[in-house]
Amino acid sequence: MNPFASVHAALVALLKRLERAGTIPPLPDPLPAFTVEPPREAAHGDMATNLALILAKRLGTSPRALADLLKPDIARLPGVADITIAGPGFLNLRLAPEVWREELRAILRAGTTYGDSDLGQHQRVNVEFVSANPTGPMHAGHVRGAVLGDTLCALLAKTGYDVTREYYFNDAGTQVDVLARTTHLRYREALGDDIGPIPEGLYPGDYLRDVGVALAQRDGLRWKNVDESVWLVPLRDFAVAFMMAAIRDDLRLIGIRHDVFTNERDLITNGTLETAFGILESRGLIYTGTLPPPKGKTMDDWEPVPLTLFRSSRFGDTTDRPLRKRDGTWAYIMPDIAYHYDKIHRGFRSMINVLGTDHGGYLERLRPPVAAFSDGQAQLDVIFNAIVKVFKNGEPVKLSKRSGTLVTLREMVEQVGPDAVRFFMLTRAPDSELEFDFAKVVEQTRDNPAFYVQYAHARCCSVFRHAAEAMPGEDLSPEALARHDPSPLSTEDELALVRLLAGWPRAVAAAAIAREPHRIAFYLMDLAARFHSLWTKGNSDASLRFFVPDDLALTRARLMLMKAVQVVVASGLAVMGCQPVEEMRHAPEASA
RNA sequence: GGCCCCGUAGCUCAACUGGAUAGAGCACCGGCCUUCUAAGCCGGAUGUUGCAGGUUCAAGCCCUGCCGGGGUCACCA
Repeated sequence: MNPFASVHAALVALLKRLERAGTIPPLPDPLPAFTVEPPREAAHGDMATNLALILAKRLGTSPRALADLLKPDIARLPGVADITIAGPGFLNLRLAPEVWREELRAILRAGTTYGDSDLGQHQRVNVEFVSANPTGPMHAGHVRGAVLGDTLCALLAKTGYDVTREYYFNDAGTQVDVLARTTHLRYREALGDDIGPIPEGLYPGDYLRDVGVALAQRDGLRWKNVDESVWLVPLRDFAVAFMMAAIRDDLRLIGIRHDVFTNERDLITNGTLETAFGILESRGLIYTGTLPPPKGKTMDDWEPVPLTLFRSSRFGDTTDRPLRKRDGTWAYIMPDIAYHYDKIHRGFRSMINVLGTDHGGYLERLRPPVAAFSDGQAQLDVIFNAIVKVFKNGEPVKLSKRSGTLVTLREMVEQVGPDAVRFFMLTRAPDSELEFDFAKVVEQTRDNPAFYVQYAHARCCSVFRHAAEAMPGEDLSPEALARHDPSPLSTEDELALVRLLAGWPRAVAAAAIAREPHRIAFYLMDLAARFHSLWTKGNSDASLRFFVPDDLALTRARLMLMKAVQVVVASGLAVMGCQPVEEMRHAPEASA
């Protein structure tokens, strides 16, 4: 248990003890959540708790009075070196340096599993992300959601959840028919026909040429001069399979693999859709009725028409929702509803979807059926991510699906590498717009957080390369280092760095609970900054360098710190899906 | 017009889900290599958190109403 968690636990135990002894009135049950966290101001101590502020009113006293009452007992807790009451009733603690130094051993022994927890208690979570339809390659617009979803999964897995990475795609609507028709055109092109410009209503992008070529190679002239009614279905299936394979390949470029792929057509053919509808019907949630026109919006083409409706307003929706169109065929949300029924049926009680902000109404439409299918037991959450604006040479790149111009994931990875792509996608909160500037992402300066963090890791590795040379026979493995004595670490800078490292488990847990993977990136940037600062201090004062030739004990202690930084950075990068680099290479431009 | 998201330093963004004096980077100015990678570091100042109320020990964060920006808006996928 890291110091923050153990102090929290000790405080809870102390409160219970005082309650039993009658020193304080009976505690509320459950105990309200209080924090034990590093204060914003370092001068306030190592950690601060708002315990007294949270509990005072419930115990019929004032925060200051409660703090005064608790202070002597807290001061006697093991490891507590100093305690002060500040502001309205904060309790600021300072721990003995040994407590922090000891945490270095825990880090070295845990390696990149440091920060793991059982927060999730093996609860199964289904995370659906990317879910692009198979009508084109992965492009810049998909990448953010992909990285966000994948990193969230890593975060949840690290905190003890049983995570399923899932991809859902529509392969039954008119979109895939358009795909089939475009494929036929590209197929004829591959066979030598002059197809001219792509007609309106078909997909204009060049990327579908490959599908046509592949089809021509496999089937030759078979579909060339036959009627659409003959080729539509086989070409559709061929194109969907081809595109999905391409999408998987693209995602693999940035290390993403989904555990489960679910598609709309299967849900229809295997009866899931009918089953889901039948359940809603059997619960009296389906009726035929006429909806009022949308509020506030004047629609010229609106006319009252009786439709098959789902009573979603019973579950908090603003209106009931049509599940069939006027011609009796399924409305477009019905497959999505069936899909969520399927997830619940597979046993998931926690589902997270990662979607673009343009899917704003999605959650309100799907929560009602989820509640209906699970009797309110299943939880559906959506993480909305804002758009990515791509810049090349300082100019915004216009992305247009209509004209078929797009920046592909493959192009991004080829130009800047998978790690930089992933890291950059996590440098903003999900609902904040993000600029992806090719020039900036490859820059090797402080300006580039991906570089900056990698550089810190590389510098740690550099120290160990030198240590191996200068200390022949010295065992530099983490296990061996963990057996050394960390007490020579005594400067405030060193201890501050240790405290920051000890905050890693907190950072992981907080990011997982908030479902905000970007916090990991910010933690690493903070850690890197502190590390670089310490490093450079060795420039002006040789006694502060990590490798001190005439002081073996100090060197060993500092190597412990070095290794711990390396481990935590590597651990963070692992969550983000980035490889830690051991040595930095100059960019071609930089050496020119 | 209804619903959702956003509005924080000149710019780009954070702020550990209600905590203390709201923080970083960029840009600007000035310093630091006989040295484990100067690809870096140190110092210098910047705020009515869009506006107005409310809730409480405490509000950038929660509530209400405005202003401004974006998204979305039966039976389309």
